[in-house]
Amino acid sequence: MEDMEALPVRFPSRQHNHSSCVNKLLGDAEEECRRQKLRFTEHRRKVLEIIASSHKPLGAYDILEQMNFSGRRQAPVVAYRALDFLINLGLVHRLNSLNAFVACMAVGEDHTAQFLICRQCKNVGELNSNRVSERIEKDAVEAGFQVDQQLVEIIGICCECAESG
Amino acid sequence: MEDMEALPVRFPSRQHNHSSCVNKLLGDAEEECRRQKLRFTEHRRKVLEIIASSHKPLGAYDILEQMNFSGRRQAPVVAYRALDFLINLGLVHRLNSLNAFVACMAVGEDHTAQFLICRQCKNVGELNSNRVSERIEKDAVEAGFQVDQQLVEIIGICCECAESG
DNA sequence: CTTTTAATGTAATATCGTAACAGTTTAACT
DNA sequence: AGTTAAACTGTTACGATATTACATTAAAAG
Repeated sequence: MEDMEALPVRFPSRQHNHSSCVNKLLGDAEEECRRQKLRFTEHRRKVLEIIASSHKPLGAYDILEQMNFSGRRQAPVVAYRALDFLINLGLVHRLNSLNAFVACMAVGEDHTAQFLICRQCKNVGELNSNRVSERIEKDAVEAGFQVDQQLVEIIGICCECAESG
Repeated sequence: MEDMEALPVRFPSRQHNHSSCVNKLLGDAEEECRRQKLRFTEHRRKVLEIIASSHKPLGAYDILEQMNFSGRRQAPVVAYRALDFLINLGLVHRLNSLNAFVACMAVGEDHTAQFLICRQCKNVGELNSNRVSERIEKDAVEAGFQVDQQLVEIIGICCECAESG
């Protein structure tokens, strides 16, 4: 018998309101840092804000370009350090097939995400299918492998692009 | 009801014979090129041989280093061109999380592979689970996404490493 | 208020990958 | 065979991505 519960999928719709989700994410980040007694510094806040403001994946150097507060160009390592921090906190995901980064769309939900990468509009959705992650876990274990981390990136065409020809 | 057929998994065992699988792969490559009327040139043969001789993933520049037949150092593009060719033919896979390349262990079997990457011994196995790929396909479609390509990389500990502590 | 831990600034460099274009080889077709 | 078109190679240069190392400063813990 098939599991029929709705699949949690987050794909940014065209008319969706960025600023509210940016604020939500910044709030979540602050709260999470307070809880874990971690420091949510200016760099970290800024990087998260930049990433969250784009639903398209951003490269580290794209992010860097947007970090010129004081007109000063930051060194790459500044972006990478903030990214590492945010990734460890689960606020940002890295897309290995693109060498790029996206904000998490399901903060605090304890998920193993699968990413839906539209090769036309370049938007990235987050599929949060426990059926997929459990299937992978089971089959890997059956093959004698102990799983620490799953990277699943699905490349194709999102439904909005499919509709608009 | 669960599908109970054996999972096709290929993980290089410690006492396994490299040279035979290298030869097998080179033979498969030749045959496939003949069939598709493609040219199996020296570079391509050499790159495939280098990759197949290692069950650990190799970076493009590692491969390049081993291509100094004539003492001459080749330009990076030489390796990348051969790699592109071999990947398109399905003889080599790219591991996005490592920026590295491995030989395919299931040539001609028309598979969507999932990779099992041992973070201790660095060996890479190829899990060929249709259950996984079908689960991904179904859930993506259910989420309104049309799948072209799946990238699944599973990071953890292989059974030989788990046994030896 | 001092110790020690975490974060930053800065420079340099490592690693990975591609563009562009001229020259050569191979295959295909008279 | 000779001609043409397509594929492959050689070479240079460069672009893109990511890390190391180390001195300095700021924050938290005692």
